[in-house]
Amino acid sequence: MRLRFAPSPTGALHIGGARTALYNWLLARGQPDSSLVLRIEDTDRERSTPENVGQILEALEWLEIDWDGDPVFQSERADRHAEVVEQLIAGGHAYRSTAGPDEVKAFKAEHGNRGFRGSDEGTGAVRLRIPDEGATVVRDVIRGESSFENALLDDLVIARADGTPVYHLAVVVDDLDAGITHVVRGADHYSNTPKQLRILKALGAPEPVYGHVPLLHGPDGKKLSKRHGAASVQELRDAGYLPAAVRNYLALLGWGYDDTTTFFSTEELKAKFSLERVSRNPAIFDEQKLRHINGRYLRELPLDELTARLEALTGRSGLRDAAAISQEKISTLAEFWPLAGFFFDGPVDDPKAREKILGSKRALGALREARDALAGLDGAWDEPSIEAALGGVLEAGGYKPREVFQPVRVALAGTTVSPGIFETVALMGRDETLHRIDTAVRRSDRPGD
RNA sequence: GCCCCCAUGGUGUAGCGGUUAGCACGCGAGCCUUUCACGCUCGUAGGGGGGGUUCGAGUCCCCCUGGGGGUACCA
Repeated sequence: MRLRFAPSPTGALHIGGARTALYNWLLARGQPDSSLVLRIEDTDRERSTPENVGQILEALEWLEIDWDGDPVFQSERADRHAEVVEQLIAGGHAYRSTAGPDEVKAFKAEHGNRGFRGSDEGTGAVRLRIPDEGATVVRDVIRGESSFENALLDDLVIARADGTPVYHLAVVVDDLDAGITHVVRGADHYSNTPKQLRILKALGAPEPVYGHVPLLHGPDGKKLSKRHGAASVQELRDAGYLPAAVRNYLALLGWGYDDTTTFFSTEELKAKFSLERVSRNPAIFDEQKLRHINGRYLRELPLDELTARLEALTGRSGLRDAAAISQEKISTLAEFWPLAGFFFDGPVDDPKAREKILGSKRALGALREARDALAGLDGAWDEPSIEAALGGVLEAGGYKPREVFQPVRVALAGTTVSPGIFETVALMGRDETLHRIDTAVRRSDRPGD
């Protein structure tokens, strides 16, 4: 099978578009003799800047979705499109007409509910002749069959008066020339399929197998857009999601393999994904579930890779050790810095945490005792020793664990949330730990400082 | 307006005429735990409405309702 996907270059790769790209990719990569073509729908002059095209390609690469050969730009195929239009006119399948929206409206007013039929004026836009009898039936792997009465279809404009081809003509010709056998695309194209089928018939060409993937909606049930938060894969990337997790989640959005499996390796996805099992109803993008899946992937990531990704995202280096003790506490890469940034940038300024945790004499006392116990640790500055030292404070002072650990945490991190306390102390090192505790004690002794 | 599609808990889904309607996210409770998480246990919540067909319907048919898409010399 030969597949294609065709994002429009608006700069941001919409999640819905990413999902259809993924489905095409899984289908193509899951079969030995398949190939995948990337076509860029770049005839919209305003949106298809080189920057936008570049961003779309980057987004696909980030998702690790690859294609075969170079991207095909629709705009580069103008000559071929024009040639086909001429061929259709010569064959009597199309004609030139100056009729515009007003004429079409007038025609419908006069003839009742039926498709527009024009007459050959030898000039103007090119319209495809649609028969009055019969129906055009769309066969779709996902949604089954449905038929559209020809009499209801308008004579379709396939090229503008200036000779430029219209989308429907362009896709059909491009797919035909590329030998595309399976067209998997968004369901927003479903009602347009009969038009494209008419062009195919006029050309005497075989129809591809269609699969229209349901659209994605935001939490309010409306079309997914920027106001729903992350709506593009670029935003997902910046929010710290992992490509493999995004792929896993997207595959599951509108598709299910069985009654229990949630996590699929990419290999499993390639082997198990099938169009027949794609759902017919529109799905709502749920970022919480993506987070959950992402957390699982994050925790299973090799430390080196986690570190590399964190360093790429934050632009910092030397994150490996902090990454190691944070890995099981974060569910997106973006959560790392709020959790562990204090190692590098000093304690966070959180007056509330300071007041709540260090605001009492007892807490300060515990903190001092912890400091002394840690200071007395000569040589052995590792987790077991630290745990033993702090445990001693607990016992000697009759403290509950949190009465000691939380003050230490706030002194080091500035907040009540951090990686494990022993790991944190161990990683911070003796000098820095004692220094931060001293600073915190001094500061809390003189409130308002 | 017209055409087409869709309809299982809040969300994503499984089911394919006979099930205590399964799984996952979320949410709630508990356990674990040095905070937060993770993990574990239990729980919460579901086939839009009305007609058929059938011994039996979430599953098949029809109508309604709701939602979505299309209806451009946009893509």
